[in-house]
Amino acid sequence: MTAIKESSTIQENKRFVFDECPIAYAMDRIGGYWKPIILYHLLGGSKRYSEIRKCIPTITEKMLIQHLKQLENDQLIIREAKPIVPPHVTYSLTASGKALRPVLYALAEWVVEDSKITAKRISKDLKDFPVSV
Amino acid sequence: MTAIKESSTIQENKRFVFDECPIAYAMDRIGGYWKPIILYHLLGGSKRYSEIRKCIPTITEKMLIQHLKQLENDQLIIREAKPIVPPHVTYSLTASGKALRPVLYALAEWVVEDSKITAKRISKDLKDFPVSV
DNA sequence: CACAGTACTTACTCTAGGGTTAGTACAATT
DNA sequence: AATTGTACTAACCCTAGAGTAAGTACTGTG
Repeated sequence: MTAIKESSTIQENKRFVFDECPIAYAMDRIGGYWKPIILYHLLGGSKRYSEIRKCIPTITEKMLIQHLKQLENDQLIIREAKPIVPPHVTYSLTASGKALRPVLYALAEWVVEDSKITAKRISKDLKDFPVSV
Repeated sequence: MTAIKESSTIQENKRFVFDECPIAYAMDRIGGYWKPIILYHLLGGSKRYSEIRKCIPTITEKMLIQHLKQLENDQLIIREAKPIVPPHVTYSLTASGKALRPVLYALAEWVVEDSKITAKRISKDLKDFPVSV
């Protein structure tokens, strides 16, 4: 944990923005690149640490554990460790975390729909300015 | 624009992850703190630069213009400038941008619902471990 | 006995995102 | 003649987030 700049506008944001713009509040809790990805993979049910890692092969262990800790602190996931060796740790969503399902599904659907729009735009562009092959 | 590290895992992500995890693709396009906030404020219709600034008082001009540029490049918003002085520039959503409405609304709703859950949890905690006032 | 597997931790570096301050062209208003 | 407003741009610096690499404790398996 590093010191946070007092004058940061993002910090100021947190104070007054809650009723002004709910999106800003959301960004404080689930913003960043990896958090929504991790949460998405936990929608299917609780997973072991190593399972999550396999689901997101490009994340480094440092990033994964860092964000799991932050999500736990933020009451979005629950960590359960069996006191055995080798360790057996599972992560699952809290009520807040589960409530994100419609958001993440809407986002996933947007990607599918949007890739169609993009494909259409590209083929239209090609039509307007044909390129020889 | 700065050079992008070739070995970056986020960069690698972009290549293979599209069909594996739609959320990762979404993060590439609308990830970051400010982008969803800007898009949210444009859902109500096109806005002038200065209007957006008033809607998000805590963003700096540099960040605002930077993200507007990126969103324009990413085909999420359209910039229209009238060739007059003083300048008159409006920003509006493209089809892709408009398609984000359900996502952003779901997110806003999550915030409202989640603040209820959080409030309930806090009052329960207070009940379980009463604090003298 | 060496090695794999579990779930991390530590120490280091680097860079992209963010913050601050100042400046631009031009017209209308005061 | 000075100020205001518009929509930016440019120059800096600083830091949180991301990447790399190595190490830990312990056990079960070959």
